[in-house]
Amino acid sequence: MDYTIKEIAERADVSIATVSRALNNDKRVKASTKALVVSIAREFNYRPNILARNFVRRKSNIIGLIMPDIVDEFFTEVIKGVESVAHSGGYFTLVASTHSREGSLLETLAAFTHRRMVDGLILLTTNLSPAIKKGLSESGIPVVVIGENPELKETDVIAIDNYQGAYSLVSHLINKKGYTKIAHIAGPPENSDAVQRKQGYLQAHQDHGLTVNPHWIVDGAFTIPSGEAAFRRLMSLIQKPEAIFAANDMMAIGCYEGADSFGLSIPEDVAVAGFDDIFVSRFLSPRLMTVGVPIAEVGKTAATLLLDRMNSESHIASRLVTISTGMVLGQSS
Amino acid sequence: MDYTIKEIAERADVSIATVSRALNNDKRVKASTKALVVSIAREFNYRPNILARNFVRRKSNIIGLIMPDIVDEFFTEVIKGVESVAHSGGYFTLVASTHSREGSLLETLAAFTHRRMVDGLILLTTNLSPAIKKGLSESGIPVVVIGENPELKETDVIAIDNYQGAYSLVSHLINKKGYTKIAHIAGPPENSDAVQRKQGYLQAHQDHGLTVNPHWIVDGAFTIPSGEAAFRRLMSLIQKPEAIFAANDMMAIGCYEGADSFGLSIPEDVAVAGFDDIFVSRFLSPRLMTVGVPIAEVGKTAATLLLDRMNSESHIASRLVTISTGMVLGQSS
DNA sequence: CTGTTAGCGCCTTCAC
DNA sequence: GTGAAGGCGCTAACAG
Repeated sequence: MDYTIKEIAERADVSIATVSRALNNDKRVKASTKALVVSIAREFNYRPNILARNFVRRKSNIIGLIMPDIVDEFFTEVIKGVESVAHSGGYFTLVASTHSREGSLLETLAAFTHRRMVDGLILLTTNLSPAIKKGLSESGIPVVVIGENPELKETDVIAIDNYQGAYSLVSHLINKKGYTKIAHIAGPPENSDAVQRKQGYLQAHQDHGLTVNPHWIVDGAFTIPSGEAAFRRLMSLIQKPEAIFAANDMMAIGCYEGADSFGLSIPEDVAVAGFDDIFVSRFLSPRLMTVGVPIAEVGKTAATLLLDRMNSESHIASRLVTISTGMVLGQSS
Repeated sequence: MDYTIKEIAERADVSIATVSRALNNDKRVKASTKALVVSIAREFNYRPNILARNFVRRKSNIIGLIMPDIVDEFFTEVIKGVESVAHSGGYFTLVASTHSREGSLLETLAAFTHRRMVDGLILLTTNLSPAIKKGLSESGIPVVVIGENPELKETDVIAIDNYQGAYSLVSHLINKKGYTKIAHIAGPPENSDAVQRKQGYLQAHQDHGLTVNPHWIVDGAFTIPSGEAAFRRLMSLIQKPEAIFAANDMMAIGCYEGADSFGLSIPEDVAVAGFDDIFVSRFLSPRLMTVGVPIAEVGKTAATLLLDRMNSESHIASRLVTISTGMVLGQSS
């Protein structure tokens, strides 16, 4: 049997308002009546009807986490980070994948934000359309974006320092390893992470007085097969690169597979480096040189900023937190 | 501005009841009035207040997914599978980790099930206490358990065929590879997956007329370090095993690390096999021999059964779906 | 400090 | 087919 506030009130011989107040720690109730109400509630194993409470309070105690897809480690780690912070803040986490469909994102966004089905939102994306930005700014609920900066008011952004990571890695390849012919397998052009990594690659060359052969830049899709295809393209060029910097580890793995089928050895025949430092990287042989991203921290930071924003009375201006990356040495370069 | 059903009613010059009916596809409304209401709702960009609807309908359109932790691939894949099925069924997925705490599980369970904060529940666990079973059976909401069989009425179970997988793998090691001294690094004794895998290992020996040296069975914790520690133990025995069957791939990786530090090579000095076929397994060198588990299918199946149960008018008896496993050959044995 | 009262927005009987 | 009215359980003024 599920008891309601009314039954507790009858039993305690007080009004339902008093019960509500006692159970919500309203300071105005006398200590003794509060104790009475609480003890009866416990005796009855009373639990407030969350749905009713959400309705009248116009809030749900739920954080929405929208991501384009749930595929690799990156997403798990983010979910994990968000969930742990949300959980300790008394919130639940509603996870939604848009299955990489723009329309789906808009729908989900609308469903989540309308009438506060969620109290706050974390959006993981690197491809914000104007329609989505509009939806976000009109939603009226606290939002934190991981990835691209939407440049919206009162919206926090967690950015991964892609540029710096790529710049450092490529500089290392040039300075320490002495490579001058470094190819790049870029990510999808519409992905801002990918764009920034490419810029780091280009700038490092420029700062070291090297020119990049345009044929050495090939687009990939952040997947293993696309990495392998890019590898094949690069190694079929008349002027082959000495090293390949893949914009993520998955594509670097594709290079390993390509090298394997070509009978080439890494790094003797061609050096390979990646980005992300996903779990498998350390088990590749040779160990992949890559750029480490503290992913769980990304999720935690996002959730922390969001909770802060949700719990704040006053309006908070947009904040930008850059998560710094670190080079991970390996024998693949 | 957020419109309510009342405003739509005024504008359409009908009652709010008619609006409600029209918007919920009640057959009784005349086609023309329904069309009118729908067009006005669209014009007003009306969206029902989900919180109010949830409250009055006593349901939330949310599926709860409770897992002990969100750590590796296994959990991501399950989330992914569940989310995709839930999404296409019009449900949202609320993910909660209990951070491996029994108390936390009970709390989460209570919060989720009470007054239908979630309409259905998927519980991923291999360690069901009586209190939790009681909570599940009393909850009154549709439940699907992944892992251990709680043997409750009207509760579906998704079981991974651990026993068969382990049995096949160990039989292969004995028959095809000719090993007779096979050690086992078991999982936590309270974990039913672990127990079943161990039974498969033992039974395979018995069926082939081999006796197992008790020292060759060591407990682990399903983690890399515990695998490495177990490896060290095993390889310090006077009578060393020829092969090691680890109850999961993470512990098998621990064996690789141990072998590395001992300067032993796999499989020449000692063969290694695992269970799960996680993503990294194929990148270990030599490629790990293991047992593949179609994890995303586990999540999808769980969600499918749950939706089926939630959408069914009549009561459905408990169902047990066994997800079969398959041996994955590798050069590590 | 506590009780009374009025909703919150929607769904759903019960009449017509 | 449609309308009127009641209520879901809780919170939040407004009185006292």
